[in-house]
Amino acid sequence: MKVRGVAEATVARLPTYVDCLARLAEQGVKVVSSAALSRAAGVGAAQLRKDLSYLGDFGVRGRGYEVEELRRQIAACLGLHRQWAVLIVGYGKLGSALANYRGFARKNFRVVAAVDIDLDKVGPHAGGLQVHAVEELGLVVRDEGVNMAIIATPAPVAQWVADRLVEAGVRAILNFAPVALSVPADVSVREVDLATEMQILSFYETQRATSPAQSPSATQRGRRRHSEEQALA
Amino acid sequence: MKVRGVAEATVARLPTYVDCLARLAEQGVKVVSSAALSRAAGVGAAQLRKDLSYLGDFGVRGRGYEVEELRRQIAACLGLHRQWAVLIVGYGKLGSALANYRGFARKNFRVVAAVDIDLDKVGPHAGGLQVHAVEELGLVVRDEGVNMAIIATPAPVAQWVADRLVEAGVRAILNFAPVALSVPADVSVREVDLATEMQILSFYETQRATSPAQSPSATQRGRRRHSEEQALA
DNA sequence: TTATGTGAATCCATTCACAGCT
DNA sequence: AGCTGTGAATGGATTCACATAA
Repeated sequence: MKVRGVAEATVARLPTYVDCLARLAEQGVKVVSSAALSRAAGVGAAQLRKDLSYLGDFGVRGRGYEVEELRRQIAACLGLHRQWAVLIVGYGKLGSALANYRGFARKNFRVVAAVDIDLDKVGPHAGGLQVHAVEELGLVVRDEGVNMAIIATPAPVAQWVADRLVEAGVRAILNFAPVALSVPADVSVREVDLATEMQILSFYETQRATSPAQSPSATQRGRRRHSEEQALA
Repeated sequence: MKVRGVAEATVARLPTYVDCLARLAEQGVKVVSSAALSRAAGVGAAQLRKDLSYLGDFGVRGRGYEVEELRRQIAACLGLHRQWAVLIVGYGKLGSALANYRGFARKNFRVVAAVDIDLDKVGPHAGGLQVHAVEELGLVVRDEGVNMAIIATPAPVAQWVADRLVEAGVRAILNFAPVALSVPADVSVREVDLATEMQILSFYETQRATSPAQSPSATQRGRRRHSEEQALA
């Protein structure tokens, strides 16, 4: 499934659609309208239709979308058909928690190894995960066919780690260290900064306290909340 | 620091500015221009100036911004002067990792307690953190003065937890469970969905593989990457 | 001269509203 | 009759470019 010019905001919603469709399929629903699906996903119906229109013409007018078919199509766009081999860099509190996170496995993301600078952590760990010395990063990437990495190191070494990953050929990085990584244009990075999220919450809560007017309040990672969203299977 | 009509996208950048300013202050820099600061923060100079203009007039024309003064001002807007008492709901792998995350403490976010449904986990834990039974959620919120919560439970119970938190008076929630929570309009929620982030990466990597054209690629939580961003202290 | 603050222009995203297909 | 797919309209956010102030 190759597509062109899909809006960034659209891409960010596709995983939600896949989830909703999977849930519907489990419930035995065969066909769904944009109205119903959009309600489950918490977006507007027009938005859903426009999002899907970027990927192709999947619906049948007057009827709706084939649930299982649509799910497969979007999943294919997202590359969920293939297996992803994930390397965790930094096996501290956060790194080890992520290594064992059930949510990944359910989605064809397999954590195949971890690396850490601390030699005490090197060796086999609970869940059968092998932790390697950071020097072996390149080897591990090659041997395990790693094509995605999670950086869970302290901030000061994150850029160095990113450079090693890029050298080793990894082109998709999820970064938990609180620094903006700089990487070549053909590498994708997503930053997840927990302290930043807290500060955003703190901002709105502070503003609310100061001026009791109705603030934007519904702060859903940038998109505003819809009233229809109340309904959810 | 009360302000009106600050764009959501602007708010999301303020924490980065504070960080950069703190780093500059440590290096003994007294005054900084929008050009230099924006480079460190990885945004355009005009964007930085416009962002700051929503909060007030902090700069001096022909000169720049007073580093420490500006940091204090933005921090005040974000509500970082006061202490935040954070409750962690769900003391599993992720919850316990977050409880001990150093990045929070550095920013006036203090994890004061956790709750879990599993009675085996109830009691004092490493780092002096008390884990309570989930039934005591309301009491803990009151006794500890909790004003922010992190949901790190499985998806099916997240909405139930959110309802309890709202009942108890918590109006700022960071949600790691992969479901869109629905809450009253005066409560702020930020969703952090790890599997979604991975799927977004997977999308761009898949598209790149399929069509070797130059894709959007630089996928920094929605904002596109700037070439000037290469520089970073 | 230097660098801010900001209207105007541009770009991206969402919503509306309806033509077109089943 | 019903619901998709999509141009057109609206709304937000970013970038430009310059008047303004030190």
